[in-house]
Amino acid sequence: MTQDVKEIFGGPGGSLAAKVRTLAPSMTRSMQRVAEAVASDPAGCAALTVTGLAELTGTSEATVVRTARLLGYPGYRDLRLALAGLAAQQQSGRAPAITTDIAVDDPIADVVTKLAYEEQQTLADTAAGLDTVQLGAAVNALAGARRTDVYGVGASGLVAQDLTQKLLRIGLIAHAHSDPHLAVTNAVQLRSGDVAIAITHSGSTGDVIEPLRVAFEHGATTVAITGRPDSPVTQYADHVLTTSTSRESELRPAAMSSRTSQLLVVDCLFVGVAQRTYETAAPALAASYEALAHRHRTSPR
Amino acid sequence: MTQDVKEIFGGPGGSLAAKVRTLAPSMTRSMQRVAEAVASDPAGCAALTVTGLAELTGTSEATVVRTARLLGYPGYRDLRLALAGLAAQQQSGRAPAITTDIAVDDPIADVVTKLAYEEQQTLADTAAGLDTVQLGAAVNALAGARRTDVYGVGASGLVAQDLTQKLLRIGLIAHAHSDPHLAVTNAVQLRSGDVAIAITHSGSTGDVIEPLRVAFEHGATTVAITGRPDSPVTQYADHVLTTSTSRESELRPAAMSSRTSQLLVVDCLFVGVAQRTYETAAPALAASYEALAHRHRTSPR
DNA sequence: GTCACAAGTGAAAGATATTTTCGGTTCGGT
DNA sequence: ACCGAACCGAAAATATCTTTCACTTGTGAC
Repeated sequence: MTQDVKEIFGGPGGSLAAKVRTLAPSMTRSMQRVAEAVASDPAGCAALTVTGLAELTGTSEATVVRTARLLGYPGYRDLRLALAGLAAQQQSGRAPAITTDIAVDDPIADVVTKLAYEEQQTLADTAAGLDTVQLGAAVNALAGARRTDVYGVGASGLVAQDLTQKLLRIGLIAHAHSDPHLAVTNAVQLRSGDVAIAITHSGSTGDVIEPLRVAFEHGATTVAITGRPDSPVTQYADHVLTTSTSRESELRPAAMSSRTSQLLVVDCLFVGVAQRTYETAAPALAASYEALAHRHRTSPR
Repeated sequence: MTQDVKEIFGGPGGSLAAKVRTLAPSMTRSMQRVAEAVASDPAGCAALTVTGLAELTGTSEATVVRTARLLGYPGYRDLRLALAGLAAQQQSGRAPAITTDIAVDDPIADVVTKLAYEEQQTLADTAAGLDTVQLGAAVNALAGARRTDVYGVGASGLVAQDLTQKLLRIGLIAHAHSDPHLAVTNAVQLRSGDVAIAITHSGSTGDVIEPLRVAFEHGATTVAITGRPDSPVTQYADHVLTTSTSRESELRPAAMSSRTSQLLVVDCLFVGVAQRTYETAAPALAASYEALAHRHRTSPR
């Protein structure tokens, strides 16, 4: 049957070319041709059947099989498998090393790779820089809040809405405000035991700072999610959650990475709160899922 | 005959596990068993024949072949070769994966780590599974569109808004609709040269499918961003962009990773369009940045 | 509930690929 | 030139993969 996998991949002599050179002298002419084809283009040969390789090298199937045997495999099938592995290794050997910014003339495939890479980087940075003590405090405040107001405008406004949607799903009372006037109007209603959260990358967006200040002065617990821990918004924040500020390029505005970062923080808040209020959160989540089921057409499978 | 090697190794879809996760929902039970065996132990499966794998998974040869086809290979033989390659790659460099789900009693620091890791995973999967041809086509349509409508409800609605905001920033005309009635009303206005984009993870959200259908029938170029490439929404989509479907746990609803995935796709669309319309996009971006400057308070002291 | 129909599944037939067999060919030595 | 042994490839034999088809299971309609 088939040789043990360990033998094929783990073996000591990773280099097939070396084996070919060692054994070449003891090979017949036809076999050498096959061996050389295999050594010079593993990937290409891996795509061929015995017959194909035999034709390519101008030999016969039998010779191909004999060569495979000589190289230490039970048959051509296994040699082919090993070849596929070798080809893959060679492929992956070329380190990706994505350093360059996205350029105007980058092909679309590169854009995808680079964007994904940069967002991954942003996530790692954010996770590394997040103060878990502050996060824990914010979670506690949220879990016990009578109501929660979230402020954010522009791109941060969407993050505010995302947080709100999530909190609503686990049975908490939350509102997102992107209208600064309404936000202030509502902030006046807040008092001790309530929570206000401001989301702003720059930390100096007046429209968001103002309602947070009002909430702060009315005794609410205030949280700031910002990329600038030294910015004005932190003056009125009991807890500051720092998002990462990654370099931006012309084609990749800061808003993109700040959003990724903010969303991770928001997700952490959500999961933290869900943990603390598990008794009510779990059934609430299940219920909201159920409620949405009938909005979906039945799918083909 | 045998699939081109380039396809197997070099192709865009590097990660098999990602493909399995993306396609798992559209698989039948038996096929899922096969897919999982393959994803969890590529090396082991590479050593098995169709019959062997069928026995291992308690299914039949036919099912194994069907699964291989679904994963994008012409047959089992080619899947097996790819598997061998994958196994070899794993042999060489392996990163320690964080496997456990988030538990109710996880400390907050673990939550941060795990969430960041899972979102990174989601990004990698999405990038690996994105069809750059479809993406390029969608970008071209957007870049030349008279106007663009984007449909999304719930969590996807926020993504729709995000895309809209971005497109507006580079001078395109775009609208996001979360109200299904208004969406349909507006879709009627679309015609050839316009673009309609539907964002839905399940691909079966009627409120989003309906406006896309109308847009489609009125001759607009339609794009679907969905996690289910076989879902109803794709019927009316000229271009389908697939987001990744990662496993979800009780504390981490699917909405979380689908949002991450959708946002990456949206970012790719945006950057792609910005590239194509660079002449107008660059100054527009700069202008919108300028316009916002005065909304920011000067930093303290 | 139960009926009809579609989707899913595996046993087995059919098609391909691999391995083995075996007879012809080449080549060095005499 | 002749002999023998190693070499080689065509074709048979076997193993593996793919397709077909009938049976089962699940699902929606009535």
